Amino acid sequence: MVKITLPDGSEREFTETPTGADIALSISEGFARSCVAMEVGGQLMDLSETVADGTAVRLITTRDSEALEIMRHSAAHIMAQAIKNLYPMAHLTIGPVVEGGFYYDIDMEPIGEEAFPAIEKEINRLVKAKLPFVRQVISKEAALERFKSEPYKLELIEGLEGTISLYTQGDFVDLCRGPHIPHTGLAKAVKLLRVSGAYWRADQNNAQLQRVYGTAFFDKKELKAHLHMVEEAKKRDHRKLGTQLDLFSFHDEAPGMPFFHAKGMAMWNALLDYWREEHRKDGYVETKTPIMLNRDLWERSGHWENYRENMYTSSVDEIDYAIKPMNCPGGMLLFRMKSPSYRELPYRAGEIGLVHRHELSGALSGLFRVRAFHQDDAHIFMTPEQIHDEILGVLNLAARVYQTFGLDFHLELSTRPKKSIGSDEQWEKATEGLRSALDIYGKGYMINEGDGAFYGPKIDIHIKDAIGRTWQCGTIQLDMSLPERFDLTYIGADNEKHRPVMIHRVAFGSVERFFGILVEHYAGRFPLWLAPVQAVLLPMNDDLLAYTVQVKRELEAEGIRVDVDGRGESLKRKVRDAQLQQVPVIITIGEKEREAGVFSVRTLDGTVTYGVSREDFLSVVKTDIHARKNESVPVFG
RNA sequence: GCCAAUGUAGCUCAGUUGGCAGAGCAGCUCACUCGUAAUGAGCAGGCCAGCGGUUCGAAUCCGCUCAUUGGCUCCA
Repeated sequence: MVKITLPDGSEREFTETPTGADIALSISEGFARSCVAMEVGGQLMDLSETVADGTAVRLITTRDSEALEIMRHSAAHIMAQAIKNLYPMAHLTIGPVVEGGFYYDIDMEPIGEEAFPAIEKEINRLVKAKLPFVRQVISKEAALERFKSEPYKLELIEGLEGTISLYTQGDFVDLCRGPHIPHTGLAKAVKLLRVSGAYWRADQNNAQLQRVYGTAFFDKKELKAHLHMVEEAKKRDHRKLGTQLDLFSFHDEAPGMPFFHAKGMAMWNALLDYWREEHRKDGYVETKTPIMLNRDLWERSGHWENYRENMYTSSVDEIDYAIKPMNCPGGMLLFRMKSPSYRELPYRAGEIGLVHRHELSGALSGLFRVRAFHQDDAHIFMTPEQIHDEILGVLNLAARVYQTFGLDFHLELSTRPKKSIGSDEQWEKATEGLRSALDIYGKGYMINEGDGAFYGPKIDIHIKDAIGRTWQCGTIQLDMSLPERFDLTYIGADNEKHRPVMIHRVAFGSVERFFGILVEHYAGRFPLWLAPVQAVLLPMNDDLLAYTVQVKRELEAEGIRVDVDGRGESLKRKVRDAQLQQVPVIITIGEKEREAGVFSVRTLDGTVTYGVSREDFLSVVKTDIHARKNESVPVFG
């Protein structure tokens, strides 16, 4: 009898050594159909491999996160087979999985996208044929013989040690580590995306190859949804909307450093007003530290040694300075002045700090990757006993903030990396503090073993936007290094000095980046409280202009952001322009409205409510704004 | 930083083989004063990213630089 353990702890018995496929079949036929591979001892393997007695096996189905990558790799092979069939002179090089799909670099005549339909047709034929992927392990010598007509494969084989694994589907063989899906039929929805040039081994002295990009899903619906998402993302691109809505811009004079326009700043301030309100509620104070500090400080914090290539430095009066890439060292100086009583802890100090980091030029991208940005930072100093409650407090605060924007989120815990400082006991205690807070919080979390900072474990918060993309924004990092380096202390109940525990945390992360995420999340149609212009007033004719300007002042006195469109254009035209600018409330002022002292209000869904009284209008608008309702269409009348 | 592509009016984009710099929208002026997604006419707007080269002549060809985009790399 051969015994196999499954992840839920259950055991299965077999009369002979089973393959992964046998194990899957022993559960159910339907389950077996959705299996793509298995994990044994942390290693991904083909279902066709046999599993020894007493082994723990995790079967990977199309629902598991690893499945998509495995299948896409198989899809790359299928595409290569299709291209080989259509272009027999093509020589294959490498075909890895990348985010959102895969590519294969092929030495062949240059092709354009017009060649895609034929290739896709051939791919679909191969998929329908449900060709099994057959793994074979041979010696290096045999491999060299086998691939003698494929020069790039020979070069790859030369660089490999030991035995070589091959995968065959139909009459097509490719060198590959694996694993692969059981048969081509599982790659149901394959689509080629684009083709570009690439050099063999990224060296322009080498041959120019065709890099054909594609993506693949387990079913056509998912592929369609993905293509729709990509299309939708393009429309929402914050760089485009930032220009269209006059929110921000970039200039050659300061690459990677955004300029915020008046409208962008209106949103920025609304965002930070909200941030301050939430932090005050949770007992934070706000501080501000200089952006330029001298070399002594950065040497003490360790940044001079470890982070210098990312720092902007300067020398003034023969003293070296650096512009801060992080707010923490300045914050340390403030806390060090105090050495407070344990009764004053936890001490929560927030700082919207402007930091500069010299990111590589090729990494810059709109507001998402910049060189100057604000962190919605806070440093919390506490006794070790307070870790649990403080982490929980931060999680609750962050959840509240994301909820306001209708953003769902998930949590990830990163533990001690190989290269780290501090004792085993410190790490144990710190990690346990985070873990227990996460357990109580109860949302569930992933663990990234060894992915923590060298100075402490951390919790990352990933949000999910309106079209399903995820972004890492919030982070809670425990720091066991800086309190030591800055010799921070507090006075305990025993009247002795003790070392406080410290965390860095952010909710937005980079305010600039979060701003960009919000632009894309809302596609420029912001909720009323956030909208740069909350209401626009449209006078019917020039005689009403003076009255309209007076109304604007009155509404502004109520704290509403209002514009007047006093151009000599038709009403149709002004309505259209206001809609395109996504102004949530469009108020038309004609003779009737002036006489009755009322508004005709149009919202972005196209509905018009006539004769809204001033009181009703203010009540609806102010209620929405103060509640920070996550809704861009207020309801009148 | 590396590889590739791109850079023309405020915005979106044409510009042929090297031969006078173009359109739509926005802007300004005039007329119209309009009831919920584009009123009409006219005018103005440019060191064709920058620097250098080839040429009788360069937006166009070549080189360098800068910026942007995509990919890679990086993320103490």
